[in-house]
This record gives sequence, structure tokens and C-alpha cells, in this order.
Amino acid sequence: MSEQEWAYKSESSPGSRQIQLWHFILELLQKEEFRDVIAWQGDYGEFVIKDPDEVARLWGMRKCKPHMNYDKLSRALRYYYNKRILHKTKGKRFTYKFNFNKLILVNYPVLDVDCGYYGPHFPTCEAAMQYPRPMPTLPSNVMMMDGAAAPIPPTAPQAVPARRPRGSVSDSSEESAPGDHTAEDGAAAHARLHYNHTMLQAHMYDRHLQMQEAQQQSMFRPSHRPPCLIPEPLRLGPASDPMAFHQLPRDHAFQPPKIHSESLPSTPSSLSDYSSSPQCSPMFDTASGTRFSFNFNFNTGSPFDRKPHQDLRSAFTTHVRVSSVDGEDKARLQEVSPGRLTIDPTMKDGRRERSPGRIPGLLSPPRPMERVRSRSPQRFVPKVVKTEEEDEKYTRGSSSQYLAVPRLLPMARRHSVDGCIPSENSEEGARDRRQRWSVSDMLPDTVKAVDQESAQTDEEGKDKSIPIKLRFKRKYSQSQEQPEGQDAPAPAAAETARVVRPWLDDDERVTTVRPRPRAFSTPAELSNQNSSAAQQEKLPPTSTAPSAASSMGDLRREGSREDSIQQGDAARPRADRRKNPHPLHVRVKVEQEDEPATPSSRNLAHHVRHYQPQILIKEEPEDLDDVFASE
DNA sequence: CCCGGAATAC
DNA sequence: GTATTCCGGG
Repeated sequence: MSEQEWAYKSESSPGSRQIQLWHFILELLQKEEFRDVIAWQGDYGEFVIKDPDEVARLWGMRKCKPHMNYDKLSRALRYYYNKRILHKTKGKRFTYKFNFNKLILVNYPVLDVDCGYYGPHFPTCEAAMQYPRPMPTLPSNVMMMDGAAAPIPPTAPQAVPARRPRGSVSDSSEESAPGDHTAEDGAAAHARLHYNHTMLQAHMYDRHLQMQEAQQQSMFRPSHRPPCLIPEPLRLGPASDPMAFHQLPRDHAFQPPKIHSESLPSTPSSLSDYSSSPQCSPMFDTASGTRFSFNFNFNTGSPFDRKPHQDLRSAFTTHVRVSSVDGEDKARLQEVSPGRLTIDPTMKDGRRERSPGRIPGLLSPPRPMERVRSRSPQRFVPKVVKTEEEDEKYTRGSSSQYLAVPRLLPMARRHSVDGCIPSENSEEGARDRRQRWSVSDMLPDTVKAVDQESAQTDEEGKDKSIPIKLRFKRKYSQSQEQPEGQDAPAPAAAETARVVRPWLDDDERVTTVRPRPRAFSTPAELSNQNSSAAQQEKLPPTSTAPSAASSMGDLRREGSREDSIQQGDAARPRADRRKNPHPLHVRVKVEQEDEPATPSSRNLAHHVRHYQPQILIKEEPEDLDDVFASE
């Protein structure tokens, strides 16, 4: 199977297993050669179609629609409005904007990793480099799901190749040659997969493991192809389960969807080489029955003569990072729910990996300031930036605003990375900033530790009048010194308590969920919001491989129960934990109606279909202060 | 240009 | 479901 498979709809959507427009758009955006056709421009995620006709033509090519034009294409784009993949930048001709934060992950798997691309205006180039987050392929709904955190996959031999920095589109003096697969190697090198998945979807962990192995395999496999986004089918043996998290039958291991001959050439390699879009050849066009001659450009430089998603994946990675971290943070949060710890990306041997030189952005248009800032990953120096927003929250001190988490690493401040934070006078404004709250959370703990130090110092001598958030920090500091005094277990040698933002952003709420015991999950329950997980798993109900919850339907809400959260899970076997997961306090993002989709449609169902809520859990915030008030 | 309904294809 | 194809209207 090919690594591009992810870009195609799963079998749940018959006949739609073709690349989607927004994928294609991203693909073009990622390619330098099309910068005159379409390019990132303006705000975060914003792009402008410079040559509508050409874009339409290319799109038509890809989709074998010779009569495609911008009018039709734009109609398709408009359909994305309701789905929140895109919205229009009003007033700007041919300009649209991706809702990366919200949507990228909704429908599609998290791409693995370490691509050179750091997306449009990706705020955390350095941060990302510093804290590489290879994200295994994973159904997006996992990310959106605030079920739980998964143990972080272990580390693996590092062979992260340096990557050429890529300033911006404008700074496009260098471009990776078609054969340049450094990014892929880097991705592969990311065997250190520390991604979180949800307990609710523990089966995804299986997938992860598989993918991890796949990545490892692809990493060392002489290949001219990029490592798989979605790894090739593989058989993961127990021995290769680095975490030995659980040893589950893998007979139902993730298998890429079969290729339907009706829709795609079934040649084994056809998908791998799908970039040529062979099915576009009339001889393959059995479905439409149309007859037209289509002159494909298979020459180099065409978007069709390469692995189409190689770059797309890269393009995604940026946002996946953001979103993933976002999700991961949520996941961690859950994992960290009282008495628990999350694991930071520390290698098994205890060393903390530092990304050697992953260089951001091949084609992404970084923020203007980013261009100027140093991109030396080696000399990454965190720059503490306290946003007004944060200041306000500190000042406000509304304890209910804070998500209490025991053994909290002091997330003293919102970190930012030099060059990755918009200037104060930036036009971006609050929304943009909010978009990046996850930035700080993706910083390595080492970086956070830096802050921690200052935080400790800062708070020395202060008292309980300080907001609970700060008290958490303090408490954590103490616990670090005297870990045995805590009810929570001391972190394992290679583990470090993970910082979780102790406060809630305005668009966040806390809710408590109880993951359904895996044993009770049924595959049927998986197909709620997003079918990807279920589809990819295709686990028969009788499968010994546990499926897991992936939808709200699998969550039983539960009030905050101290009894269940104070015990801590550390003493419990993981297997037990998974079977009887504790209620989790979950940080959820509440849908913000930035651009509310107005269901003016006569057909509400239709609207609902096209409006995919980003938040699966929506509940009134739960004040957890009482839980930790004892401190 | 842009929007979104409607019908239809796949 | 995801477009594609039309199209009336702003």
C-alpha cells in the first residue's frame, strides 16, 4: 500500500477514494513550482490562487475532469466552508484560508512526522525542531477526541538527517529536488514516536506500533520513496513492540484499504506510484464511462509525476504538529489526570533526544518575522513570552479557570519561541495568538524546565494568595524535590512529569469522561464522527484485538469523582488501566463560532452532514479546584 | 467574483 | 460523502 493512501477517503465513502480538493490545494501549495499559480499568502493558512484557471486545470487533470474550471472548483471550495476546512478571505480575490487548527485532523490521519515543511506561518519552527513530534498516522478523530493519553511510544535509534532550512516561499532559493527525500528520511528517523493516542482508542495504539515499525522499516529500507505516511502493511511481532504496552493479536493489524479496481488501478504498485494518476487515462475511466483524451503531463515538474502526497504530507505535518500537539496535550492532560504522569519525549536510555537539525519549511511561507529570525535549530533558545492573555489570566486568578493537575510541572508561562510569536503589534491579533496556544505545549520539557527554574525563583516566598496555577507550579517544584511524599508515584527514571497547561483557554472547557472499557467497545461504535478509525481497523466484532471508543458514544460522562481520580493509576497494571480506565478530566476545546456555519439550509441533515463539529465533547466546565483544594 | 441551491455523478 | 455541473442572484 502506499503512503498516499491516507489522502484518499476510506472505503466508507465509496467512489470518493480520490484525492480531495483541499489535499490537492495543499499539494500545490507545497510545491514551489506552483508558487505562481497558488501560494500561501497573508494570514495563517491563507492562500491565494494566483492563476485560477491553471489551478482548475491542474485539478481537472487530477480528477480527470477536462472541463473543470475555476467556477466549478470554487464551488467545491465553497463546500468546504460548511465543513470548515476552508473559509473565504473576504475582500480578497481568489483568496481562501484553511482552518488548519480545526480541520486538518478531523478527517484525516495524522501524518507521521518529521517533514521539512512547517506550514504556512507555522509559529513554532524552532519549537518543533526542538521538540520533534513525529506523529504516526492516526485517525484525526483520535486527536479530536479527548479520551485519554497513551503512553508515549518509545524512542528508537536516531538518524535524523539534517534538513535544509526553508525560509519561505519568497525565500525559495533552494528547493528540494524531486529525488530529495531528506524529509522522508527524517520522518523515518523519527522512530522515536512519542505520540499520544487516546485510551479510548487504544486500538490506535496498536496501529501506532505498527506504523512505528513501518516507519522504522522504511527508514532503513533503501527506498526512494518517502517513508510512509501510512505505513505499508506490516506485521508487528511482539518483539518489536518497544513498549510492550500490550501484546495484542495483530492479526487485524491495520491494513490499508484495498484498492478497488473500479476506482483505482489495482496494480500492486499502482498506489505507490499513484502520482501518475494512471486511472486518469481513459482506459481506466471505466466508472464515468466518459471518453476523452487527456494529455497527462508526466514530465518532471508536473504535480502528477511525483508522489503526490509526499509534499502534501509535509504540508500537513506542520499543522499536524500543531494540532497533534494540541491533541496530545489534551491527551496528556487526561493521562495526567490526578495521580498520573505523562511521559515526556525522553529516550529510553534516559537521554533526551534533541532534534539535530530538522529544518523547517521547504515551501511554507513563514511569517515575515520568521524569515528574519535565526533558524539555527542548534542554537535554539527559548524566549519566554508572556502574552497579555496570559497575564490577564494570572491576574484574574479565577481558580475555576485553571485545570488542576497534580504533580504539575510548572508551566510557568506561556512559552514561545523566538521568531515564532507574532509581534505584539501584529495584525494577527488575539485569534492568531489563540491559535497558537499549543505552541508552548509542544516545547520540550527541557525548555519548560528553563522556565520552571525561573518560575521557582519567582515564586519563592510567595504565598497562597497567588493563583492556584502558581501554586501548582510550586507544588510541583516541591514534589520534585521530595517525590516520595506524594501520593502520585514518582516518575520513572526516564519519565518526567509533563507539563500541562494549568489553565484553560477561553475556548476550552474541562469535562470528565470515562473511557469505556476497551473490552466493551464495539467497532460499530467507532463509526460516529469519523469513520477513518473504524474503517481502517476493520475489526470484526469478534476480534481479539480490542477496539476502542472513538466517539462520544463511547464516553460515559461522569462527574468528578475524587475517589476515582485520586488513587492514581501508576500501581495498576497497564492492562488493567486500559480495561477499567479511570474517569478522565479532559480539556476540550469548545467550538468557537468564528465563522458560524449558518444552517440556513432547508435541509438540516444536509447541513449537519457538511458541518463536522470539531468538538466531540461539549460540556460545561467542571471546576476541579475542589479536588486539589486540599493542597 | 462570489454565493449557495439543486441535481447528479461517482 | 465529495465533488461536478448548472445556474440564478448579489
